[in-house]
Amino acid sequence: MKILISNNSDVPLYQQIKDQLKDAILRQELKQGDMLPSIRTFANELRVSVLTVRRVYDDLEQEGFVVSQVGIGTFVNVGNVELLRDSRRREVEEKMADMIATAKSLDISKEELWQMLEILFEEGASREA
Amino acid sequence: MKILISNNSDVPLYQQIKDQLKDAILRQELKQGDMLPSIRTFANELRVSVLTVRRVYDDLEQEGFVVSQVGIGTFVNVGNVELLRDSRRREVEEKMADMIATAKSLDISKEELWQMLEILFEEGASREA
Amino acid sequence: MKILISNNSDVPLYQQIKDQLKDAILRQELKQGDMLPSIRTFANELRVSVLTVRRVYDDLEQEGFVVSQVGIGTFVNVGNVELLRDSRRREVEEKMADMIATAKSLDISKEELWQMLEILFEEGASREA
Amino acid sequence: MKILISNNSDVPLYQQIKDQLKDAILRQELKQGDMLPSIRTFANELRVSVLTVRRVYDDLEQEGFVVSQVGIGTFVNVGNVELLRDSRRREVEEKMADMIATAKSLDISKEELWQMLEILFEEGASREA
DNA sequence: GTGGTCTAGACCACC
DNA sequence: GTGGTCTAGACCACG
Repeated sequence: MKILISNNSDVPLYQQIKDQLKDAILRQELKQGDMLPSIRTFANELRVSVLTVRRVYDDLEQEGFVVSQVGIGTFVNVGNVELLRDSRRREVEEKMADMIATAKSLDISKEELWQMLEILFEEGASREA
Repeated sequence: MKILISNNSDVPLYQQIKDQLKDAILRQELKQGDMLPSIRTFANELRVSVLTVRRVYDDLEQEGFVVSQVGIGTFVNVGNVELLRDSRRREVEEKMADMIATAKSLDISKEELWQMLEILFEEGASREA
Repeated sequence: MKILISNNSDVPLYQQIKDQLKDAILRQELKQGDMLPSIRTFANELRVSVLTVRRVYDDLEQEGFVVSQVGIGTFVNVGNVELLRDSRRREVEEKMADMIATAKSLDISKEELWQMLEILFEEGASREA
Repeated sequence: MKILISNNSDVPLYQQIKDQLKDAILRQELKQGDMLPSIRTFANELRVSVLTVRRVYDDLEQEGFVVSQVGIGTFVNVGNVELLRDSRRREVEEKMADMIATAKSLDISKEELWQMLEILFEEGASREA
């Protein structure tokens, strides 16, 4: 489980961590019952305040992806992973719509967007490979 | 020149105004030498603090899209409109890449994205019509 | 008598005009008793508001370089031209001191300044020639 | 880090502060990664509005000499210190040229300027000592 | 009338 | 604690 965070990003630290943990659950990299690192351990690894990690765990618990047991640890709970999948899909649609709006204000045609999509999709694939 | 702003948005007021003014310049709705409303007038129209409008004008001047002259007014300067166009194009590419990254983590195929692009592009078109 | 003004300068219009008139008096281009253009004529020539020219004439009269006679015109009065010469000399000294302060914060040596002075002095000479 | 400001100067407070911070960076008095005082602390020290300090930090960030991180602080970033050095050198040249222009209109000779330079340079030195 | 600077408060999200 | 945004006033120099 690798988490990459950036202090220079405009997205909050806790948000970056949350997103990557959710992704890991979606990708089945974290499975039902897996134990997450302790707050202090995780904070040390990520070079981040314990308050930040606590907030991540609290949020994830409140959203139902994790269960904390005092004195024992924090465990993955894939209960409503389908809800997550849906919400992430809506997220993609929103980003697409936002991008299209910006593109239209520049008179970029649908065809140009197709090309761009083609190129960037393959690029990402090779970069990940 | 219509500016629409929302107090409930998470994007700052001054940012909303700035973006719409830049768009207007890009769309040639505002042309070289056009005078913008005075700070006070604009603040009144938008129901916003003068300081917020001032910040918009300061930023735009700093970015070179506007020239302010004390005692006279603030005027459009289309000097580096090409730079703006380029930066906005890069913005579209970034949004596209970001969306693709999210899509991939959900195993959404390129074909699905094509469909989504098709639908959302036309939807936006009819909404604007 | 040529007056050159720039709207983009950060020095006020009325100041630019005043300075150039004072220079003309110092250089004897304007002599005792010479009549200045009427406010309206001058404002037209310079493409400037009559208020701006009025302010220039008022200031110059208050400083004693000019005498206005209602209904007749405004006339040069070289009375205290020596005072002017002194004040301008002090101005040179202030500019020199200011420049030296900036230079020192950059560790520019006296020798470098000598060279710079040499070059810029001759440059200006040839440009004027 | 001592900052001296004057309310009676015709140069804006925020400009005075900005200039002195830039100088401190140039002189290596402020080094890469150093944390600047928090906005509120600094405003208190200087007996100035928080908005004035904020403007200073905003400008410096925009010019690349500083990086602000919400919830953490504002840090020195010596990235383009060379650009700064160059721009300051050009500033010296401009001041020198401006001074020479004024001097010439008074028929002050190059030799006189040499003398003046000599005197004022040493004067400043002893004043600083 | 215009823009430029400044003050003294406030609320928010983040760490 | 930090910086980011915003308000509702004010005074000034310039045209």
